[in-house]
Amino acid sequence: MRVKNGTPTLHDVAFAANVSTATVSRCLNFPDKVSAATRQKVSAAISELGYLPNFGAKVMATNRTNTIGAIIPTMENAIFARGLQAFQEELLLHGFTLLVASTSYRPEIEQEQIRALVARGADALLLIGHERDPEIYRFLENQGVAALTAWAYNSQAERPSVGFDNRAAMREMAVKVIEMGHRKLALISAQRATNDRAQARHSGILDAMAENGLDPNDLYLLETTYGIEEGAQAFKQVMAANTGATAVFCGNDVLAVGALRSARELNLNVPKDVSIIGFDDIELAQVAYPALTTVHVPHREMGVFAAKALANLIKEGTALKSIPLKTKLVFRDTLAAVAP
Amino acid sequence: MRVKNGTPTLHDVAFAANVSTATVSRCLNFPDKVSAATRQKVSAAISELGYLPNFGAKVMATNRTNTIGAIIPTMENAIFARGLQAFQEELLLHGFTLLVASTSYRPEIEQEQIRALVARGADALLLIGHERDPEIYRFLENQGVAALTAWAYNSQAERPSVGFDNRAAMREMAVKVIEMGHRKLALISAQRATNDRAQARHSGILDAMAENGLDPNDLYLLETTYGIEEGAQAFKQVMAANTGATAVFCGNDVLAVGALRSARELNLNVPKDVSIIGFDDIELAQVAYPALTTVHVPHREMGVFAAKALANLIKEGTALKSIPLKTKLVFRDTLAAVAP
DNA sequence: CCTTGTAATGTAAGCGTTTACATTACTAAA
DNA sequence: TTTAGTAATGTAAACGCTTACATTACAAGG
Repeated sequence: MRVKNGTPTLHDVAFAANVSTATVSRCLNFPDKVSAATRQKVSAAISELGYLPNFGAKVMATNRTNTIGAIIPTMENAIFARGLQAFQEELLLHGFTLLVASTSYRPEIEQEQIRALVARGADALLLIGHERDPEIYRFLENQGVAALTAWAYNSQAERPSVGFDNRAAMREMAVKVIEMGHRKLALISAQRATNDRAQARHSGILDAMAENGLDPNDLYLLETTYGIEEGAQAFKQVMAANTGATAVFCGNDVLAVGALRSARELNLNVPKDVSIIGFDDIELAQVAYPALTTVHVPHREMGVFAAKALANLIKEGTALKSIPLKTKLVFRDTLAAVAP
Repeated sequence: MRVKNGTPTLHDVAFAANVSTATVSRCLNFPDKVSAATRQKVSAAISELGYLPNFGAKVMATNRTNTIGAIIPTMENAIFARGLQAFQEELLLHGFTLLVASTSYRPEIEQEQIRALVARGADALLLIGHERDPEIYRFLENQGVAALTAWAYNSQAERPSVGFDNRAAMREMAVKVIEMGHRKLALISAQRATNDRAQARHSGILDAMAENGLDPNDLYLLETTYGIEEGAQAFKQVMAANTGATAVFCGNDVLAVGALRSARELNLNVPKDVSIIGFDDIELAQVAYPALTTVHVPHREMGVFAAKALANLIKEGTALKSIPLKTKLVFRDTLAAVAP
């Protein structure tokens, strides 16, 4: 049996203020549609009773939760954490609350989470990367839930996104590296099959190599999962493979920091013996020793822009449009010209 | 005017399956209260129509959102990010979704956020640290929303918490440091006024000093806000103060890493010239150079235990109870005995 | 004084579930 | 065959808000 607890309702407030429920509702939602005198009475009644609007009823009546969902691979990766933090802060400014789910980089889980957040009444969704089952996009469309992609920007992509061009950024870095005389390269990459950012970064290196007449076979490629330890392992494998690589790219800073550790363990001098290059420019990068050369990506901007775009979409109906953001090469101490 | 969009409702499903709405509802919520045959029919109708239960209506009818709110200082601090990630994962296992808000370590904002999440229908709340305005606890009580405190455990505290004893942990570390011959100490602390963890860690050092007959004045105390840069600045001030401190405690690893950087800039050898001690044992600690001696705290456990406790409370009504977790000293390369 | 227009307020119909209670169908014991 | 008991299903009220539409109050123009 549903128990009638003492929580005051709109009715109670209306009764106490001696007005109708409609007036109380208007006081709350459109204060200037109500005379100052009644507004006064109603406010008094509200604080008197300690009234708080019932969430479910409001949602039911308006068909809005004022809640936006974000589905990211993991919060443990500083790059998402920071972006998410910015996203949440900006959302708050617009009166929205953030619903969070994570996928551990697993596409099946992402699907579930998308459905779960939609079922939880998310008004819109923030997703990472473009690549996913078209069926899920159809689902979102049917449910009338907008989705914005972040952490990736691709002029070809048909869906709106806020992010940067992973491919171009990595290409730019690779061009520099090749200019410094490196001819044999290696890449410790995240899983490309399920991660379009990893894919794009790989392509970027290939682009730079092609431009400079290098054989794609001169890039030794190794895939691994996310983690310092994983990066450390991978680096050892790269060295063991004896490909003569003088520069090791890493798909992200976390892997790079692991590589750095392995280099130390193998008594390799970075950057004299090998150069190591990261991607993301998270805090780790400047703290690592030697400080990591990497690609800076605008974590917070992405979050802020994404929040703004989604808030405007929901409140004003402004259509989402893609926003390309800039990356920047950050040269610190792990990249050097190859010895002549 | 409310527009009737084509979204199918329970009624539509009921009609299609030729049963009553009650039966459909039961199919969804108590499948074994329904015969296999009708369950079959109903499932067919559901997938046929692409029916998805309406969130608001469900909330209104059950007075449950299956949503739990977490209010943390920031997601940019790895220690919260990691714990939050674990919290979310565990919540998912119990069928709950995570609502996130952050406070930037500001108590006024925390109050707002607590109210906001309650207004958003959070079934329960996860909070960081014990210290807050009693009025807000009264508010939570009135609203019937349970709150669990994490990242702090205090046997004296009247409210349930999942965490560790900051004071005892820091005391244990300080005892070791003093045993190694350090007599003049310094502490770069977070703001104690608004942060009971910082307070406790400070007290822990004082405890150890008292036990060993040191004068509390031999601890040079400096407060600062969160950040690598802030830690770096603070360390310079500590050194400039010329107190003869041979060991510098830091309220957390992020500050410690900043201190480490400053030490390098000042051409001080760590740990020969000064020892530096962190707290938290986030990734940064092992990556820093020299690797940081610090106090390991069970980030993920806290998240998991907290989620379990809250889920059981909501689903079974199991009362919250405090769970003390263990910390561990991690000796790496930034602490050494004082030169004789 | 009547008309018309506008601002403020009120009335009541939804919104789509869940669930207490009523009803029906069926089984097994008498 | 009747009856009692149980399992399956149906009926309809309730949840607490928003909002279209109706009504009232009042001011200004004719």
